[in-house]
Amino acid sequence: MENGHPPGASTDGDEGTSPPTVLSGTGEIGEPVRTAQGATYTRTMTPEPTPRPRLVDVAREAGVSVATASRALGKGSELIRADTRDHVRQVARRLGYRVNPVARSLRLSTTGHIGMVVPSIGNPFFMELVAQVEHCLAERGLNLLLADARMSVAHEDHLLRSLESGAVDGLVVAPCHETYSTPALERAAAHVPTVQLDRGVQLDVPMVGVDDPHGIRTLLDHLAERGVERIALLSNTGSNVSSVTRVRAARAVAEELGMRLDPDDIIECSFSVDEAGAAVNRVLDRSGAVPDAFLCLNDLLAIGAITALRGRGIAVPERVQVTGFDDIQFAALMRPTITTLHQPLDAIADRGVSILMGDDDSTGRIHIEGTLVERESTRRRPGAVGE
Amino acid sequence: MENGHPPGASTDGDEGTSPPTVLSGTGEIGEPVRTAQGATYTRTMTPEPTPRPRLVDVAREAGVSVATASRALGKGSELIRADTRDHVRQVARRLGYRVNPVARSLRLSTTGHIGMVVPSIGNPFFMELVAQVEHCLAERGLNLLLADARMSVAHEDHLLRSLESGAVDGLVVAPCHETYSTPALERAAAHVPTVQLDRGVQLDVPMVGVDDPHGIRTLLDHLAERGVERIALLSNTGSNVSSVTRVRAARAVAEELGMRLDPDDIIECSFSVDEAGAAVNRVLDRSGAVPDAFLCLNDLLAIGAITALRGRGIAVPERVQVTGFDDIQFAALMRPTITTLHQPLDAIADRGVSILMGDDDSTGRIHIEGTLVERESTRRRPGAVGE
DNA sequence: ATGAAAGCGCTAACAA
DNA sequence: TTGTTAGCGCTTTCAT
Repeated sequence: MENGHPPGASTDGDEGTSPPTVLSGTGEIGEPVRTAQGATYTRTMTPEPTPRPRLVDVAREAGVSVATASRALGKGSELIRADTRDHVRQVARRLGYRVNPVARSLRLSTTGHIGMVVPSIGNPFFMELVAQVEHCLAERGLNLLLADARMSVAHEDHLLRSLESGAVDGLVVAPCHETYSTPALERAAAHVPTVQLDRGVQLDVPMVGVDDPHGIRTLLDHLAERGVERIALLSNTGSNVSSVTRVRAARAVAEELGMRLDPDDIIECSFSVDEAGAAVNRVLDRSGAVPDAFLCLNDLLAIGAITALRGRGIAVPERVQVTGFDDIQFAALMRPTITTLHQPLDAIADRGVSILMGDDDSTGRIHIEGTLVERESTRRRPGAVGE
Repeated sequence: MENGHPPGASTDGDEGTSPPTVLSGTGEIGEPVRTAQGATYTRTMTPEPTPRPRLVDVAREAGVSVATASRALGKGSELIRADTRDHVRQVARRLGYRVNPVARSLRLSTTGHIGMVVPSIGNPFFMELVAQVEHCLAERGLNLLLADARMSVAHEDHLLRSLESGAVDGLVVAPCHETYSTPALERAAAHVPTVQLDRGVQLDVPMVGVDDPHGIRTLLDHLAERGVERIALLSNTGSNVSSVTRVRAARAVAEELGMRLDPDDIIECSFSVDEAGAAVNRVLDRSGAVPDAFLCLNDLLAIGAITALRGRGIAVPERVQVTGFDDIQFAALMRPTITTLHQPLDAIADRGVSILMGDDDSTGRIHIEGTLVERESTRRRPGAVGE
């Protein structure tokens, strides 16, 4: 990938000594000529035939020292005369000067980049989380360095390793795995400020996520109001803390509400919609009695469940009700639209970033309550046939 | 695993000569002690109580020069004795040395970061495009710096300006607007290698996208086979080249196939699903005669159309057929599933990145053919009630 | 208020 | 094969 062109071939490479060299040195004989940066990509685009002006160029052109130039352009402009500052800025603009962020980073040991690692970018939920984080960062003038762990703890480890060594000022991570992600996360957090989002491993690294028990309770209350007496639970494999917490909460709350939830009716399947469908079919094939509702631990699962149910001619919500969790975009687009627990991703992202940047010195695990979004998958339609 | 522990406590850090200052200088009196970097974020996490070892520390510890150390750890390991190299690497590992990417970037004037700017991260289509690009970059060991233009040309300009000045080695852009995005893109491309993805402004900047006319033709052929004689076209506002191209192609092909496409039946609406529904209703309210099919220029529009149609009791596909474009994840999850033109985003991303990195010296506009994905929204079901 | 100079940590050209 | 050294471009003491 490096380059691919003979050295001195291009227009700007006039080597050596005397005359031109627009923005180079003082003009002294033998002074080395700067090469345009970005030369690496010459084949593609040949950008910047003229080397970019550096601070020293601005300084010389403005007749001041680099120190003064720096002060004029930076923000520490308290100890500089106003007219000097304006003059320098003028010159800088005329020359098209732009500070080199890498040099700046090296000097300041701060990059302005925040790394984010998610289990799977392809998952709509994480996509939405990424979008929220990007917004929070943008508001603070920070950049998002996004990486996809592709559901692999090994790859996640690799990514964290590469990010933790100075490329970013902070790290936002939704760990792949409840336990296996721990070592990598611990190492990363030892190198750079880190916050966990959505889910967290058991580690002394701050984590911000939805309040799972509250969410489950909210959903089950809703279902209870709808007359549900027996439920099945659709969970996902790839054990992450959230699932476990939600399952536990569901068990407890169901019992409390006097709802039946048989151990056999708690089923795990992978994130995929198809698998969810298969899992539903298994439940239905097994027990002659169909549960009144499927409590799905995320919206994708709910979509799979609904599809499978309808595929077998079981009406949703008339015969069986279904709830999701997360409130991804598509939950409102499916037919029937899906009743689900809305995760306040904006608040979660904002809180996480605040902690990361030290604006919020909360510590430990923070759980933000979601809100019920009541939609068709649990609403009896006016003239429904239903039970 | 690495550190996170008080200085001299661990097993490996036993310094050479005298007592303290684990990784500092040679031990000379008065030599300044390095401060841990990342001090800025102390409030949050206090990472790295021990300053990270630098190359010079490894060199000293290994008893070689920094040059040798650099050669041992870098890839230019041809001119170094194998055992020297191994020794240095050993020492580096023991010290927990990691190269400082920022210093490296400054020296090499290469960051290993590629910037990507999309009109809206929230849009599922762009999310999927981002995912593909991330994969391509990861394969090449590059990082993705992702930014959301939020449908604003001004913000896009701002983002590009910040990225183009040295933060990235290359830029992948899906421009917000067919014409208004031009100046910013031109400026950016003058600074750093740039490629346009999915859509492109009229500029001499490479662009890779789907073959729109081919896609439209494919869809209309399919519809024609299904007996469609009259269509309506649902386009999106926010004029980008793709839409215009697709509309033009639709007109031409419809005529060629003898399909009726009234000017009044070409409607624009914003990306939102709801608006698409409203637009459909407008068409239906106006003309007594309902078109045989709605050709939607993207899947989100198709979702809106289907929802609106069903809301009015018009059966899809029995009474009216609907096609989408893009094949976003959800096109396969809706009921009915949506017949659409699959965009080969993997190929598009790969080609774009290849061009960016100079592995592919194609230039100008590249159009990759999509493929028809036939699903329920145009498929007559076995025992359908019929037209 | 301004300037001179010391690095931030690394790589590569040049010497040895 | 290895070491010495000159920067990459910037910010920031420390003098003036």
